[in-house]
Amino acid sequence: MYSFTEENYLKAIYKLSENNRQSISTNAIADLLQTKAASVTDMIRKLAEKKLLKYEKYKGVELTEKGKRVAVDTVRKHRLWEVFLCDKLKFGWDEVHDIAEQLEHINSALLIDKLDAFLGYPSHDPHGDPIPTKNGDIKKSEFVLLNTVKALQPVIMSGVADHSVLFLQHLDKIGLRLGTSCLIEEMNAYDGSLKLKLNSKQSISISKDVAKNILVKPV
Amino acid sequence: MYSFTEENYLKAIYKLSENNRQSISTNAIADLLQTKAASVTDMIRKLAEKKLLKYEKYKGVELTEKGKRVAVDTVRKHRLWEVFLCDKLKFGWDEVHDIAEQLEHINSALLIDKLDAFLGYPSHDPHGDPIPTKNGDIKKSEFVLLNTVKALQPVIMSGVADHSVLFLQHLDKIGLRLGTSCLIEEMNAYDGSLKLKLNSKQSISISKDVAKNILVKPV
DNA sequence: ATTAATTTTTAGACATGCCTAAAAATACTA
DNA sequence: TAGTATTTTTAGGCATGTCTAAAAATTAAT
Ligand SMILES: [Mn+2]
Ligand SMILES: [Mn+2]
Ligand SMILES: [Mn+2]
Ligand SMILES: [Mn+2]
Repeated sequence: MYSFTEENYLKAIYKLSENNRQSISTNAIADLLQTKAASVTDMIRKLAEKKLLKYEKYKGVELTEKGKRVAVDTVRKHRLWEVFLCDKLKFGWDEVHDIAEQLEHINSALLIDKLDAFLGYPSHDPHGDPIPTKNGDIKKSEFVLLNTVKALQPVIMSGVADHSVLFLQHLDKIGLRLGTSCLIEEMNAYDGSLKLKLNSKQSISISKDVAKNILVKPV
Repeated sequence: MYSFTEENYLKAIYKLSENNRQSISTNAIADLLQTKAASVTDMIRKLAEKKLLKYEKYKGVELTEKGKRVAVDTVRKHRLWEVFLCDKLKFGWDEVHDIAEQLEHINSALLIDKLDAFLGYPSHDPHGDPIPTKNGDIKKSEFVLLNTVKALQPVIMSGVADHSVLFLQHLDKIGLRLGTSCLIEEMNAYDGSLKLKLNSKQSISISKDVAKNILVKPV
């Protein structure tokens, strides 16, 4: 139906729209897709012609409902495949993104339905990101950043804000994973580092840079 | 590494080489890939440049070891994905080929290793075709066509020579599937149709056209 | 309000992969 | 063996998606 390239552009614009609620600039898209502004302008015009986004010269773009649906469907496929790779094939959460970038473009609605069922209709991917439903509904994350939580408030680690391989491997190293229960014992006023008490009674110290990229759910 | 198109050409040439042991003609490739001879000539020259096949003008092509390896790896991926779709996602054997045509181009050696392990290192795909090993070894089918088997010789249905959706659905309809034990009770000398006695004691009649597309293993 | 800096678009080109039509080579046939 | 039919290659072109360099529009700064 749509080419890999078209899906990737729509997904990128969707991702950028989640933060900025204004229209998205050519350069922002070029940055995210690691391509040139001229290429983005070319593609934008094609997508506008197909009514996948609204485009006014020099004014940036905005997805139409149609374009948003294609983007959300692609996100759904990406995240379901990530669950498959982690849960079934035993990949680490730091290894799955690049493979899912390929798998998300496989075109078969029936395949995704059956994969969804096989995985037990998961609500979140291995990084804690919500999986859109078959109908294209996606609830926005109900999680909060660990560095904004009050001391002694018990929380469950539920997602990450930084999806980089380095960050995920760092969390593996210090023993933090989704589902870990913990609370902040102490916050260092000088550098913002936190002393975390894990469910296992063990305490660890994490830097502010780590804390502000961890999403938790208060319990 | 190699484009979808390149992999598809190499796979097609490999498939044609299995029957004809001579070099493969431009037209044969065009027929199989549903494209034009001129397009085949174009692609052939590129593949020859990359040392994936040996090409002499007007003399047809032959895969090099390198090209054969790419083809066999693609076949391996295709068949493993077909096993996944049937065994895990509960697709019918008539539904999996087109999806596997897409999945076979996903590029990750680790993914295929892990998929292979997840599936229990299957030796054959849902149509009875052998799955090449990680090293690129593939044993040629040890099965024989049902219409060449002597009467009363017990056999197990083990593969199909016709992979079309229509044929596979016909087998579903008459209750024949891989693993079915049977023997030929009677062969009709006039039209070559067979009376098959199934393990369930039930007897069915199948036409010669069906019989000559069923692969069996004598027991 | 001009000028300067930045962003965005256009112009022109290139790579991949496909096509049709025509030319060249090979294979078949009388 | 000449002549015809078939196969294969070449020539030229088109669509997609990319790029660099230059022009145009917008934004920021004096
Ligand atoms: Mn991802
Ligand atoms: Mn993810
Ligand atoms: Mn197949
Ligand atoms: Mn098969």
